[in-house]
Amino acid sequence: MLTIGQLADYAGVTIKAIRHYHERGLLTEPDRDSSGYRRYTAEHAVKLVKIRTLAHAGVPLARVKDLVDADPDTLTAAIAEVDHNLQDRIAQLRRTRDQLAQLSGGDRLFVSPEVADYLDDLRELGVSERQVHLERDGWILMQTASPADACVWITEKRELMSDPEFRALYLEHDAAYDWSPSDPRLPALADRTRNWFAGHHSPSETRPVHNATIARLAAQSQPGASSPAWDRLARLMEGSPSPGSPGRGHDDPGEGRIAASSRVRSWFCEAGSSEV
Amino acid sequence: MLTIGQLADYAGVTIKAIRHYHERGLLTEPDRDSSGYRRYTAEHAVKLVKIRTLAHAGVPLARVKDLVDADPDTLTAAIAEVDHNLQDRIAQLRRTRDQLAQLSGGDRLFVSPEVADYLDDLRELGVSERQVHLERDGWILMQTASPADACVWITEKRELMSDPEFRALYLEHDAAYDWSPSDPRLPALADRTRNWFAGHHSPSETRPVHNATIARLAAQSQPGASSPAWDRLARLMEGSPSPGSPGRGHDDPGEGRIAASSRVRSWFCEAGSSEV
DNA sequence: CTTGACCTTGCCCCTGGGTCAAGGTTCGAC
DNA sequence: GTCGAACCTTGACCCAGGGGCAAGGTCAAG
Repeated sequence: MLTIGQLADYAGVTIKAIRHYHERGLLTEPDRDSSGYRRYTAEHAVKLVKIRTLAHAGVPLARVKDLVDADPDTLTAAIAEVDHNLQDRIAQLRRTRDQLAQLSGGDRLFVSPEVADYLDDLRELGVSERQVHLERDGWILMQTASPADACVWITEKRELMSDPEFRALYLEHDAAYDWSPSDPRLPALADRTRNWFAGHHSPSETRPVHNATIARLAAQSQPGASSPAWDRLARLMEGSPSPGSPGRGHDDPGEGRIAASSRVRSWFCEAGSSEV
Repeated sequence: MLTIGQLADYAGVTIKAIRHYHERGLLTEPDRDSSGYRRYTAEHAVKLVKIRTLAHAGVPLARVKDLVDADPDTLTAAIAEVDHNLQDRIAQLRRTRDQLAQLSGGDRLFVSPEVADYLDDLRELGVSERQVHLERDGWILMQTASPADACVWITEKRELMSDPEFRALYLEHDAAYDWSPSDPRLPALADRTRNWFAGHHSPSETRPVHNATIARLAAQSQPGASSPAWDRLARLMEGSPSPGSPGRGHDDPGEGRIAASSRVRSWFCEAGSSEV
């Protein structure tokens, strides 16, 4: 006859766990000896090992209680199911391991693969870390708020980036962040930007629903995501166009200048807009 | 700006988990909007994914709290360690899977491999399931109470079982369980058994400490592990030897007949003794 | 006879959330 | 303009134990 400590060592569980199983009715309380100690038999040991094995496999104790007394067929079926769960959990842990490895690496854990590739392209292009960070955060917000729209939009933006002219404009906007607000290059940049946008309709702009999404997302600003030079740039683009590049007929009357500037800005910096 | 539900979906955690992280101080509480709803930024999303990855890897939240703000070197070192733990847990789960598979099978989960082999040998020999079960339970008790002694003893018993004469005696004892107590074969069996034991000293019997262990283990009886025929057999072996095989000089004066019978019985059925 | 290891019961707190309850908010549809 | 669904809020209890403490009884060996 075994004491509780011997039984616990045999089954590889703690004394506390055994008493817990008694309370739950999983393991019948054995007879006590003259001093009140529990005295266990081999039957208890066998049952406890079964309980331990199922409990270790993650089966809730309430279910273990039913299973240890169940007929062999029920048990076999249950074991098959539990084994499946176990396999799933192993696969899950492996996935967690992979994610863990990426944790100290790049941004792939936070954005979709497409966006991650795009961010890598930006870095390769020589875009500043600050700007890449701003883009990343913008895409996180977009993906979170509307994954479907974000998916469409990242495709468009990557196509846009294949245009050398747009790339140059993007890089200059990036550089302009640190310029003085009175820098003489700002009006010229604003002009060139407006001209470029005047000549390029993005596919998504033809869909009102998309514009609505953009407008809502543009409102999801982060504080501190701008600079004096960028603010000046925004004001310049809201103002009248330069004499050398007159307004084009395509201007939608329903689209105000502020919205246009916001939209432009969103092309360069996803979450950089501070308007509404 | 994200609501708690959007953030939860993005990170693949529950709303409850996020609030839990707030309570623990892992994730700073964001500002509330006019209605008291929490409104999250991309910074929160990034941090939450980090927290989720570590928490999923089994890192205690108290430690996660330190890690998410730690410097890259500390983080890298910690990740390596966590990854090790993860591998261990995967190995552990695999072991649990193996054990689960054996749960509906044989006895290998409850006794050492040597004993399991021995039990298989018994079955192959044609020993009854009842007897095998009795043996199994006896070995469980022995292994639990004194693994070292059980290891020595199982070796001896397997050697004993290689003797054809002993095997025959063992099988007849097994069969005798169901005999009538007045069966005429019983006295003859008792005689042959006594004669066999008189001619065979087992190595362990020369060691007093071992005898003490055996005596203590023999006391660990299970109720109902006997039968009228076996009880008669025990009495017969306690009585005077048959005329044809007189007592031998080896009889230890300090060892009474009852103890001798108990010892004999223990050779045939580990936990079958009901004395002491 | 003492000492240390082991046993008894009962209690409360910790983890990492899940679940339920009871109520306030927002948003789209009619 | 109002309705319902879906969302948010806090609070409290549950699971499957682990850990610790109290306050004491028991056992075996020196």
